[in-house]
Amino acid sequence: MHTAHGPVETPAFMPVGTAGTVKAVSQDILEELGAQIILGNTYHLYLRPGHELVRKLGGLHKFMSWERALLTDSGGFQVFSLSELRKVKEEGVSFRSHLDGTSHLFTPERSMEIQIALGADIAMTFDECTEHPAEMERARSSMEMTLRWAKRSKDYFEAHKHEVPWREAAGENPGLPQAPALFGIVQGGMYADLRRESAERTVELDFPGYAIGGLSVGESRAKTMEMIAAVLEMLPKDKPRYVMGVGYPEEIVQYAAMGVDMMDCVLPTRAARHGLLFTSEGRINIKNARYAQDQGPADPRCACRVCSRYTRAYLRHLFVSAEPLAGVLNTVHNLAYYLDTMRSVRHAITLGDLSGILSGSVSLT
RNA sequence: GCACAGGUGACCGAGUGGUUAAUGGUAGCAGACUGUAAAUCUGCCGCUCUUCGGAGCUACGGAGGUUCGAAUCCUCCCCUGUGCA
Repeated sequence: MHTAHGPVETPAFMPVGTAGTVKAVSQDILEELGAQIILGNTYHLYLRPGHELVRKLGGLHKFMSWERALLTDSGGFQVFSLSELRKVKEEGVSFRSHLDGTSHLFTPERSMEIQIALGADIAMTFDECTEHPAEMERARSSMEMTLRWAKRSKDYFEAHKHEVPWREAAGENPGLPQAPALFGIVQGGMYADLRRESAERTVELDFPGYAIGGLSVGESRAKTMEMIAAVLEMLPKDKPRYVMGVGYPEEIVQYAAMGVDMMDCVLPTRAARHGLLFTSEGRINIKNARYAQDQGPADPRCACRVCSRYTRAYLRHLFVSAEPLAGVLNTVHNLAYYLDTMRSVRHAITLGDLSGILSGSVSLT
């Protein structure tokens, strides 16, 4: 995938950097880990520091000193996660800020305006992430509204996408995209029929990439898989297919094998700050007493800067002592694990054989 | 030696006659986390059993006592802090 800010090899795992930072890691380390694209969030950056300020300072890339690709989520997920603070109407969603309680109206147009001001390489349509469980009728009407919002998102985006702050810089590289891309989002709750209809009608709107949203919201893994499978075949194979908000390492490998090109998830970063490390030997909770004297690395098969330097005993000590470095080191390792995993998957794909990785017989790192 | 103030579960610290293994914290042990309101949240946390509903012990410095009933009231003793000799 080519963006104005460099290539993104797929299938890709995208670390989540909600508020203009992948929590606990600096940009230079993200580069070292091989992250080629990270997320930013419309809702959060709009509230603080404000998209106009970011635009004024040259856009999010420049503001946060990140020269690689950026994808911004539209705020659609916050419609779901901040459900107590919002009211959904046809026009859009009125939010009460979780920071200071002030009221704000988010519409598809507003979301596009913000994402363009931030300077995303890939923007997302403003959708409604349907809650789970949801009755069929509820899921249908939610899905229908997401479709109407997708159309409105696209209309506004097409008219304004060249206002992106990095436009001039892009002009110097005519081989690269001169404007950001807008991806559509498939919804439909846990109903395969609705999902398929959503996919079909979203594709009719013609986006350069498609996401599958509203998953991993409490349903079983089998159901998640079923929904992805139901939709994937209907999305054009020559365009990126993005499953939003997943998942555990085993899950992202499986989805990639199914044909998913992009995934993002807060799990590696959040879990890291909570002491959960993903390793080739499974998950370990570094705060457990049994690691108090463990002189081995977090993951013996990992070559990241954390595993090659620090012991589990030390990582445990940092975590138990609530030292800020604990969150940093744990996050670096978890991201290394995720990104290495995806690198292995890409390698396996070029070899034409994913069986080893899927069966677990081949090291993910 | 005298005068005050105190001694509560690993620690800090509520409780001043009865809804009681005893409020809260901390520490400890474990669990959860999936387009980030998350360095957050949840459970356990005296001992021994348990058919997981519960049962039995032991507990508020020590020893007695009052009372149907005491961490809570009384007596003596021990210890700690502060002040004065």
